[in-house]
Amino acid sequence: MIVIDYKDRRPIYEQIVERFQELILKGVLEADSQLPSVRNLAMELSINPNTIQKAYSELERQGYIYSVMGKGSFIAVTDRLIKKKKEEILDAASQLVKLAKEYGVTKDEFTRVIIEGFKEEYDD
Amino acid sequence: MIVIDYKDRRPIYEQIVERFQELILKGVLEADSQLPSVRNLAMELSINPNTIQKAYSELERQGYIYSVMGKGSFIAVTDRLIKKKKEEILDAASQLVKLAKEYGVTKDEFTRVIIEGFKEEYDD
Amino acid sequence: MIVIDYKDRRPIYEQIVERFQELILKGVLEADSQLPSVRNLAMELSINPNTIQKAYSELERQGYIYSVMGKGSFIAVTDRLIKKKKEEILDAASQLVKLAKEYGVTKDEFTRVIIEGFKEEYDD
Amino acid sequence: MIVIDYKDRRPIYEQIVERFQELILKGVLEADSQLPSVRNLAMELSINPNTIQKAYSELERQGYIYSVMGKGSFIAVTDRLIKKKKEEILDAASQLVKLAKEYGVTKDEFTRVIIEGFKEEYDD
DNA sequence: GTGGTCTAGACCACA
DNA sequence: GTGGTCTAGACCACA
Repeated sequence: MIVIDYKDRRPIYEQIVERFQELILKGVLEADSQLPSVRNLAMELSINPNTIQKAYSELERQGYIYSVMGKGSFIAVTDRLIKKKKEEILDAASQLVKLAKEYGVTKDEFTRVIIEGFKEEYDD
Repeated sequence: MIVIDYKDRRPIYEQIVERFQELILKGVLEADSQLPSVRNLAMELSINPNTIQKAYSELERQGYIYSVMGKGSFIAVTDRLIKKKKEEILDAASQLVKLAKEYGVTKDEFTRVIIEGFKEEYDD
Repeated sequence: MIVIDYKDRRPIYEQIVERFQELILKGVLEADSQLPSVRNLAMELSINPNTIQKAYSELERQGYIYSVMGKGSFIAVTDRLIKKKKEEILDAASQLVKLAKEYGVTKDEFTRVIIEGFKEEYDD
Repeated sequence: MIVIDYKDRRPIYEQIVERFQELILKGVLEADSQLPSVRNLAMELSINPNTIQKAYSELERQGYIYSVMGKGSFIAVTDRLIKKKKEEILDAASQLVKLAKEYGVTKDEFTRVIIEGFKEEYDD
């Protein structure tokens, strides 16, 4: 479920954070279900527990999971997070249009790419 | 022309690279015109010359500038770079659509943002 | 009567202690009435008995309950505890004023909040 | 300037965070002035650099400082933070009033403590 | 030199 | 067992 890419320039803990965000936002991991323990995931990925700990702390800070001392870490409710993610995507789109205009990409060129992208329905 | 934002978390050399890319692609700096010397720009920005050197090396590697031993660094011809930049923007748009679909952003929501973005003609 | 909030970052035993303090101080639990046994409460809350034991020990240490060997745990007389609680609240108020002054909160701003708070008579 | 209290139950990194927050909010440390380096402060306090690093990361996350790779850590602008701190204090006051009412502390008892607190003008 | 990441391993409170 | 904190020490990119 989690794969570390050592060629990736991003730090390991960040890769773990992003992978869990994805699994959580897409509903692969259900609300209140338990994550692997810090130690177990560390063993499984052959990574230091401190690095996992750092990833989990960040996920908790961002509201993706909650940790209970002595019990474990659990998936948080995600409605709010999914909504936030959608807003981020639309913001990114808005920024990209701004950039496109600055470099002379026409509205036609741009919208063609968008429309084609939405046509391909089943690619994931 | 170049402003370093120390609160920006990106490294300084990267900020310089991006700023020059922008100035070159938008035609502010003309082809074959000379860039400030490493030393001068370092002095002007109160920055370590190593940092400027790194930025210039990166710009040369990307084809934005060329160096002439003993003479200095000069702006490269930019037609090819502008075309490449446009392609990058369209690729980014394509990737963003893919992401949008994965998180359930509808075609309507997405295109509305695009269309509105292109309406605001004169904001830069 | 007792509800554990696993998303609360405080330890479970502490949540239980505070909840009983509240129930006792507010007179919901009467003096000399018996508390549920460690085992029963543990079962009811689906919680480790050690955790309940720790909470009861803490409540006994603070004088909220007393244990009779072989019989169980009972609510202590509360007059003294209520008085102590009031003093704690007034001490906290005093500390807060000190802090307010340090950070430039004016007497007016502060007292306005207090007065408004006392106006809302029936909100619990 | 920074003193660690080993009898304090709070973690070391948290003590450091709170102490810096105080020094920054009270204006003892000016905007854009440099903090001691992670290594130096670690040496000075006889503490592991990782612990200082954790404190600085938290301060940066909260907007109290900003870190520049290769240069150091610096105090951020604090206007917004001071305002936020004041709001926190007033919120705490509001919560305390709520508690006071629940336990039968009268408005008179409460306001007397407040007024007396504001009288003592020069106690810090 | 400076911050940032990571490993290895210990100890703690809590459940 | 579980998360959280901390030490000791290494290595990296950046300035």
